Amino acid sequence: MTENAPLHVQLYDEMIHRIRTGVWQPGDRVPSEKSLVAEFGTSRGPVRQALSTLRSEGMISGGRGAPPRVQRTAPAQSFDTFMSFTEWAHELGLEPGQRVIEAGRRPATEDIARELQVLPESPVVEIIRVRYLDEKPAMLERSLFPFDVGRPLLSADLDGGSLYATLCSLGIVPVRARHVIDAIAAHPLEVEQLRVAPGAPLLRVRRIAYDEHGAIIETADDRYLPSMASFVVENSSERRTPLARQAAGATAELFDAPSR
Amino acid sequence: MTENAPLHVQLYDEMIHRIRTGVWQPGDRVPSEKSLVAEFGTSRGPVRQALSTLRSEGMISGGRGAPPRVQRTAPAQSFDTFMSFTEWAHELGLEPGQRVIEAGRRPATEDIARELQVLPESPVVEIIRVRYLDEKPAMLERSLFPFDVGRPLLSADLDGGSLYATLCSLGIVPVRARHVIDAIAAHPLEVEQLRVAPGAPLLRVRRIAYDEHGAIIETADDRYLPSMASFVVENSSERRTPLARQAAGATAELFDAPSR
DNA sequence: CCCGAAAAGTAGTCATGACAACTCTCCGGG
DNA sequence: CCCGGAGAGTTGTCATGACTACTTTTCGGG
Repeated sequence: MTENAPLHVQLYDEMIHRIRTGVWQPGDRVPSEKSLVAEFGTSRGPVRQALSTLRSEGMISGGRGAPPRVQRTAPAQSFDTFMSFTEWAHELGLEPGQRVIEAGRRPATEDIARELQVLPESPVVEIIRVRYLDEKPAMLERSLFPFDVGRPLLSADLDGGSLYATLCSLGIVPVRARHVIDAIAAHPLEVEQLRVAPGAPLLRVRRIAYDEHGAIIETADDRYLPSMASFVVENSSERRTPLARQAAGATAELFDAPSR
Repeated sequence: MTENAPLHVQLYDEMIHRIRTGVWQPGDRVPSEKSLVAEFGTSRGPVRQALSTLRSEGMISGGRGAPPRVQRTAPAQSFDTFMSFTEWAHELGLEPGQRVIEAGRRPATEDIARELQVLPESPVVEIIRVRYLDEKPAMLERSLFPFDVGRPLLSADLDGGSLYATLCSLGIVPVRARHVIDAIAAHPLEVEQLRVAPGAPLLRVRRIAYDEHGAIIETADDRYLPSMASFVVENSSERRTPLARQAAGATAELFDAPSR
């Protein structure tokens, strides 16, 4: 599997395997770098790099001279799992479902054009879906794609699988995303589709996804039933998580001029 | 300032300064490692370490052989800024305000005991405050501390400054925290204090803060007016952000047995 | 003029060696 | 029995050197 992967990745895999299987218990001290070096037969570099990766995920902690300890922490989800509702559901052992409310192309309004970084009036693809977990409605998703990106989606099997997977198989791969999280009252569409009372609180996640070149692939507005999903972030003074609390009004700014 | 800080930190500071002042423009290619090494007169190690830190914050991107580019990204907030409402407000240039609703000690219920990892019936300190930004209510904060941690807070100047700053000055320093974000309807207390309609959507952030030893310092339940604040997270496939979407019901699990 | 192959340049990876800063353990004095 | 200090152990930091994988540029042939 990781046969010809870089050494430090192999070491990382081995270490995280030991943590998950309990060979290294939470609270335990991790073996010293010296002993790890001896065990794996590498130099100190890759070992430190692997440990550094673990630390950046909050799996271990420790400082100068202090023996690092395994932390009990929420496992950081892979990018794929976080981006794809379908993959997330599968990881939970639940059956993802969906119903397409709307799927079509239309000219971009000024707001949409600014968000997607396209010219006003240029065509965009809009897809609105209700997402289910084991038959129960969980989220209302409204996605917007530039026309080039979204066109193949319209002819794809919308009811079948994951839009995310479809895009990836077409060579359109998101590698970066920004999520703005807040709360909002349920509007008529959500009332109907999510079966909640008018004005009920929903967890809103607005997302912008970029490809490897920094071009915008998608903007989305996901509205979750708080009874079905929530979000977890870990934070520490050692490592700076790309996480910020922002004042209202600053939101618009975030949708401005990203790179290239 | 950073006179005797480690080299790679000095380099990081210099680089981020160049990004902020626009010397390195978003979309620009960052100077090559070789030229940076030549300019700063160090070896490649510290330069790479500084670049690696920038990358982990999403400030730059790039791969093998590819020239790294500066990304337009939400600046990652420091741990302090994210944890302290007071500091956050100051950074925004707004005047933080507060009003204490309740402050006292009481015996831990079973739920609270489990969250704080203390024995049931053992005393805990509870502080409930309304927080203001420029006189406008922004958030209702309910904090729970183990008695040892919270006792000095009761005699401190509650109306004056930041609890967070007070704790730090006492040598009780949070270094790690976990935040669970969801939405909730406004209850009577929020209706009264935040001046919203009953049932209005609020953004709820439940937080557990740990000290350097992994002991729990605080659990908190913050309820923001979505019109006043939101949260931003960045995400990429290269670096794994400690971020996860979780199903309801899994929440309780997160408040379980952390390390030591 | 266009396209493809070679060359140059860049970042990723790894090894080795060394010193500094800090923590933990252990032991002896009070 | 408690406390403090010395020493051992561990991690953080930095330098140097080398090779690999990939991208960008250049240049020559068609």
